[in-house]
Amino acid sequence: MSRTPSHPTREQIELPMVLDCLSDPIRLAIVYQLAQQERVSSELCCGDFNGLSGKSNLAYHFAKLRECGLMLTRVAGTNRFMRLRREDMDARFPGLLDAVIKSATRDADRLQLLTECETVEAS
Amino acid sequence: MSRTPSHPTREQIELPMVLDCLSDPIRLAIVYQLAQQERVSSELCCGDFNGLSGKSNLAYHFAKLRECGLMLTRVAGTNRFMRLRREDMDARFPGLLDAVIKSATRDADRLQLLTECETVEAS
DNA sequence: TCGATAGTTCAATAAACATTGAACATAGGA
DNA sequence: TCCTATGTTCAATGTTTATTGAACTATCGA
Repeated sequence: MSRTPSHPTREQIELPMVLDCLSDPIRLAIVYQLAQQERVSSELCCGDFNGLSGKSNLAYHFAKLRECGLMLTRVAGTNRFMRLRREDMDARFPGLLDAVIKSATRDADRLQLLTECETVEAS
Repeated sequence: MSRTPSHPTREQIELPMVLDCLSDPIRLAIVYQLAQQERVSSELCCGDFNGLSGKSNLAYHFAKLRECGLMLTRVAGTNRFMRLRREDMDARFPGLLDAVIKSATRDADRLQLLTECETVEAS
């Protein structure tokens, strides 16, 4: 548990893996919340997502998001801070992340995504 | 095998199902080829994809693409003609299909997608 | 040093998925 | 009518996936 986990390089990021990652409701909700934080240029840590599932299940999904190149994990003390790899995504797949997040926002109700306010309340 | 299969209405189309459909290499290749045909406003039938996999496996993937709302099947004689549900996709998820297809085009080599010429040759 | 907190890893389970071949259905042409 | 071409459906297979709880590791603060 010691050190910052490995991430793929930009060129190693594969479209099918990214789409598969985004197709899971829990991972989509994670990405959605990370995208909200992006706008205030701050990060979230694992605990901020406790509302979505249990700790070990979240760790599983975080690993998938890391491995496919969608997000980056930075270790600080006992916390792991996470953010989207926005620049890499936009470079590899221009417009994709924006389209997904915009679509998710429009469908927030049926996807049961937490709004920004609810996220803040939960934390 | 009698009649044209059922498709979801525009409003029934769900983002996670669409992303999951697009995350499979074979289905992505199918969507990619359908997008090429779109430009010359024509359709493709099942046999045009025989290079991708066996018949029964393709039928399985076609069904998934239909059920998630990505494409439409029209029965004509012993053939099934297929096309993307472009307007429905653009209405529900603006920019998403374009971003995916553009990204797939850029990665055509590593995704082993057939080019337009190769598609024509194969048929 | 002790305890609490934050998060990961592992093993087990059930469900979903992709792939195959065989059997089937339908339509069109000889 | 029979044969062929086109595609679907079904059952069987092995693989991957998501989820759970328990055990573990590491860090921080008292």
